[in-house]
Amino acid sequence: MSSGRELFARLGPQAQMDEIAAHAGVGIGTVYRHFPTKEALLTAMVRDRFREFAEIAELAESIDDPLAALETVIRGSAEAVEGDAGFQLAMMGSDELEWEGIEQEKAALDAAVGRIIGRAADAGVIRPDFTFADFGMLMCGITSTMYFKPGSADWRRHLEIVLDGVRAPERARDRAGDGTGASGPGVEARR
Amino acid sequence: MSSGRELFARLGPQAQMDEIAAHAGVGIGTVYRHFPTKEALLTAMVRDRFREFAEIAELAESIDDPLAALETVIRGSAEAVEGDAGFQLAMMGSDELEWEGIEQEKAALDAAVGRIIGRAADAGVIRPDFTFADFGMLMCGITSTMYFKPGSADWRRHLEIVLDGVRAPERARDRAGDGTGASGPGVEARR
DNA sequence: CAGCATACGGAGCTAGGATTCCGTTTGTCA
DNA sequence: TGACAAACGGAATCCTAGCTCCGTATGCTG
Repeated sequence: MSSGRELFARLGPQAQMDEIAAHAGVGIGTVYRHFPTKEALLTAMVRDRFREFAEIAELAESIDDPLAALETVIRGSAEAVEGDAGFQLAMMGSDELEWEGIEQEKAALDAAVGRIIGRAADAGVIRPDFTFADFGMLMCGITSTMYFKPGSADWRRHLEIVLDGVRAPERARDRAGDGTGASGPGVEARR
Repeated sequence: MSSGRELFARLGPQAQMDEIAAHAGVGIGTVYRHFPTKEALLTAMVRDRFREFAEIAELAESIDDPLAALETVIRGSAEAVEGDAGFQLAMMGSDELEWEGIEQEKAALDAAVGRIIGRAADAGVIRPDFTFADFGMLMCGITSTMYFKPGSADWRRHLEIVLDGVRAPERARDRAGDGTGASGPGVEARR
């Protein structure tokens, strides 16, 4: 199971049941005794990941600076999906794919992220029209870079460019810099 | 063929050969007489689209203002893929998927876009570290919003947020505005 | 109109991958 | 140790979707 996770991370949903079983050192029958169907197996894996995700968001909430908190969820979430192709897909399609029984995990995540965005908006450190839906949309985009352009493009650049578009104009930074956004959560206004 | 395009646009590569044939009002055999394999059929469709794409880019080159030119390719490209799920996928994965015999079309596109980016960079109207690879990356992201969040998110917002991150800081605009970036190619500096 | 060539249609073949089923192994309790 | 139960393994089955093949329809030529 936890061994299957590695395969799932590498190949995504196209990992085959035989491979997963072999990789875990068990027979196919055994896999099916634990999970009635392939989808159930994938769902279980995705649910665990979503839980980690919610934890990241809740942790970020404890950061005082509103902008730093938001940047931390975004960066943290991105880092969390890096290298897990299966979860990347789940993340991108998380809207339509009604993964049975993930509602709870997802709700916790959504709530935490929502609060963080609200705080940043109130503080005026991000573009005032930024919404929760935007968050999902941008995460989807960054994740797509990881998934579709694994070698040829650097998702961290994508992330920093997007963050530049999210911050309120006066806060924009990371311009003309190293481009990888190595800057920490410092928040002194630019200019 | 052109009828199959409609199905391909709606369903992407998962459109089935029988459906495509039926939709075109012919037998499967006939489809296979025109295209030796499913992949060949998809490739032919994608190639046509790529050609349109290159035209968009070449047209954008004729715009004098360097920033407006860049924005036009990006917006134009995005609009061109809207509603074509098949091409959206091709666009996102265009790096690894070595679609046989698209090299030429793709090269023309790449060249035009490269020139536009170079011009914008020289003029100092975009973040100085912006590269051609970034373009592909960001387009991939915007396209992923169309593909994965068809109803729930507005890719035009994604586009505008990203553009805000691409422009040089002094040029940033579209903040606190309507958010849909209805602004035309006007380029007067903000503040 | 007969004969030949070209294009068509779609039943059937085949391969890949999820799922099932049953004989075997391992573990537990008296 | 013997009997029963629980967990296992993996060959066999089923299903789906791409592709092949051959009998038929259409059209052209003399």
